[in-house]
Amino acid sequence: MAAAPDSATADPPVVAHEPGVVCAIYHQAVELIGKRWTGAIVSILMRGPVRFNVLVSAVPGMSERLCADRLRELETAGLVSRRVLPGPPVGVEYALTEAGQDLNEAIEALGKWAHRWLEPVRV
Amino acid sequence: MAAAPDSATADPPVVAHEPGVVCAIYHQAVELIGKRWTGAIVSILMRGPVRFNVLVSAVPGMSERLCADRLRELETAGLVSRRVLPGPPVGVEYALTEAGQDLNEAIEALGKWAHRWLEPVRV
DNA sequence: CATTGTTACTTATTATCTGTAAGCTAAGTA
DNA sequence: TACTTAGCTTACAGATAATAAGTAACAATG
Repeated sequence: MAAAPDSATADPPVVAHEPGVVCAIYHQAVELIGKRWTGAIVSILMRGPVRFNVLVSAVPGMSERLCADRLRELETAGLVSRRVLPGPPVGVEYALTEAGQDLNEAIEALGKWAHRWLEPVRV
Repeated sequence: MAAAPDSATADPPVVAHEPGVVCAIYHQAVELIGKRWTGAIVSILMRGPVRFNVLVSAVPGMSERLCADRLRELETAGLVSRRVLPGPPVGVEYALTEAGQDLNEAIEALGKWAHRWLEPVRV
């Protein structure tokens, strides 16, 4: 009674390939998306392109510096694209690439889990 | 054209409740699971209960100290249970609670994403 | 022309967290 | 008593994050 969880889906598990160690590719993903603030940034961008300051104020505790750092990391990883806006007060708009948008399923799954188990939020 | 992604699933998005800020409960979850090593630990426990040292060696870069720290955090959060084994060389076995096992869907979704987009792993 | 305001960052400093290695405890064995 | 195994715990250097201030480009204001 150790191995297979009785999920109704027919898909085989993808994070349990190697016997004794954590799946390397999954681990890579969790270290990228799981890095502080990154999950929040991606979930905000999932609604559509936004500008830097909007992003900063959308994630309460996050500083401008860390937001800039994480956006650059996400850009390097190919999840986020950056576009300079021509308007008078200049501006930079960030958006998810195809790879970034494809994270939606994972984010929604985590969101649903959170609503199931973390509802009594105490902060 | 900013709001709704054209997903075929009938479920409404759960991480886009409030208009200008990140969903608080989702954020709580991503800060918990996303904390360094936590995602890896949970994915290993998803296969079944394991003992401390097995867990440590299943996640290559993780030290005993951080493993103990994360396990205690996960226990406090109600995702992991701890059981002392009676055997001759003593031992402690960690297992996922119901809440922890329910993370399977989210972990699998992230794993699938990783396999789609991160395949050319270079570390 | 100088002042102020906006947007998007940088830089500097301080606090917190992580990595590495060693030590400690408890149970069992010789 | 000494030694072994398993599971932590402590100590300290180095990496990462938090906080606050500063910079550059432009516009509108006085």
